[in-house]
Amino acid sequence: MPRGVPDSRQAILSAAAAEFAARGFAGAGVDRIARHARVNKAMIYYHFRNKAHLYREIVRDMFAAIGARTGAVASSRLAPAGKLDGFIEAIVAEARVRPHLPPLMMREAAEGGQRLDADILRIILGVFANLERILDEGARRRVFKRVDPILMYFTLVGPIVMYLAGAPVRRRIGRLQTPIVARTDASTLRRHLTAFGDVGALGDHLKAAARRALRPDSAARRRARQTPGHSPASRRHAALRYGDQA
Amino acid sequence: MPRGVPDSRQAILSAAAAEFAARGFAGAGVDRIARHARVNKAMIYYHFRNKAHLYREIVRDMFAAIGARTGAVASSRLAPAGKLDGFIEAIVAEARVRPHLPPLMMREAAEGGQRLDADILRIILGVFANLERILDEGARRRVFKRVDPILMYFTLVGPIVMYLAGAPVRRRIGRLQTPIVARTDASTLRRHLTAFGDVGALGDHLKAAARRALRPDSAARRRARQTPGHSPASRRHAALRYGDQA
DNA sequence: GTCTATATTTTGATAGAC
DNA sequence: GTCTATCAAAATATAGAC
Repeated sequence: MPRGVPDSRQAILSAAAAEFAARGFAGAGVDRIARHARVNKAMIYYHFRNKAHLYREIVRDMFAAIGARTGAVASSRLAPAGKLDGFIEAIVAEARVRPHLPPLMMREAAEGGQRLDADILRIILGVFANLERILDEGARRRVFKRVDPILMYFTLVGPIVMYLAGAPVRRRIGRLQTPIVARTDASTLRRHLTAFGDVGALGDHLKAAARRALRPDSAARRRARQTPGHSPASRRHAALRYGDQA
Repeated sequence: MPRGVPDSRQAILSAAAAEFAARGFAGAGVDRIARHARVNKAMIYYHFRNKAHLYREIVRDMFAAIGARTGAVASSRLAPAGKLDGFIEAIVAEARVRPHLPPLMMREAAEGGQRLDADILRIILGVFANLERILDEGARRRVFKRVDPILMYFTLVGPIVMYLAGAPVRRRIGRLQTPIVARTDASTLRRHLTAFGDVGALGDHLKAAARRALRPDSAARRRARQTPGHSPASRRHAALRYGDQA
């Protein structure tokens, strides 16, 4: 197939991602997907067994891309703090490249993973594991506090996807003809309400928050200075210690 | 109508909330709602004009409840840090009382607010404003750093709803028959993966993270000690200052 | 690989009796 | 307020020609 000219299969995938993101699995129409992809409806059933298979392929691609990016970060040679920034950037970057990622991800979470197969679940597990590697390395080196990696995952990813997916709602609210609630600085709220999907500010905000959340408490920092745990050789000593939270 | 025996209208609302949360607006079936509410389908059209009106009523109730709780916190006499904790507790508590809140909220955000009327949008705006009041008071008293209130809203609410709504997916992943990715402490990840919806830990984690995120930088703290801004009388002096971030 | 035509089911909604 | 019966539209999926 010629370069640059997307084949029908790819066209279907793009159109379907938009449709699933906008209307959810049940709400998505195969007819509409075909129309937007400028492809005959029968082609969808030719390339994919049915609507559920098409959906799975899209969700798999999405998480595979996130897994690849975050995996590269986790395996990089950056310091833990840099890897953490990288993890956040990976999610943000992926959401920029695929505008349908945030709504799709939220919808899929709400769906409870009903339509995901073991393959996709393993890919998602890999994303968790990538963050866990980063957090664990930081904790072993005593530069991060120990935290629940799953909780941390949602603390990072939740704001990103909700903030980006929520842009249309915020836009509607910003257009409201309402004297904003008294007592509050109306212009301030309105200003932030209309800063739609400023991914840069979002990323910076989250990176700063994550660094602070993971900073060891002063007592632990003192301990770390006494027992030098920064050298790779001594890492395994700390590997089994867990539950050091404030 | 007799106490304790829910009338048909309430039964419909309950069943519909579950149905919309589980399948989304398009996926929800009026027939299924009627069946689960043990009510004749025609009753739905008697009490509510149509599916969209029923949906709106549910979403309105949900945000109204959040608005009421967070409003009470914002108007309380707690110190800013206590109000911030209270805001987080309000969202968590509301999600506990209404198990369908997290998926419903995520689905609605993904929907882009298409089906919301000005009334509901104003209610949501009120929730934003409640947080803004708390943050602004803290900033005026120099106990909080200035941050974008909308960004902060999603930083708090995003993790809560995504973590809670994501419980079923995590459960599926936890049941996977897979030698978890090598190099990682498998048992650690699995343990956290199977701690489903531990709202207590979630709340504590977020409260700690929020406090750290909002802690003024040391330079600002020094300034605050020099110019006593804690007394109510001097609050208005700081009211207009904005943009004090690190 | 692409298209037309069509089978089959499901679904939102209403009319009208009680 | 409650229920039965039913309509009309939409949606998934397939058969089969080219």
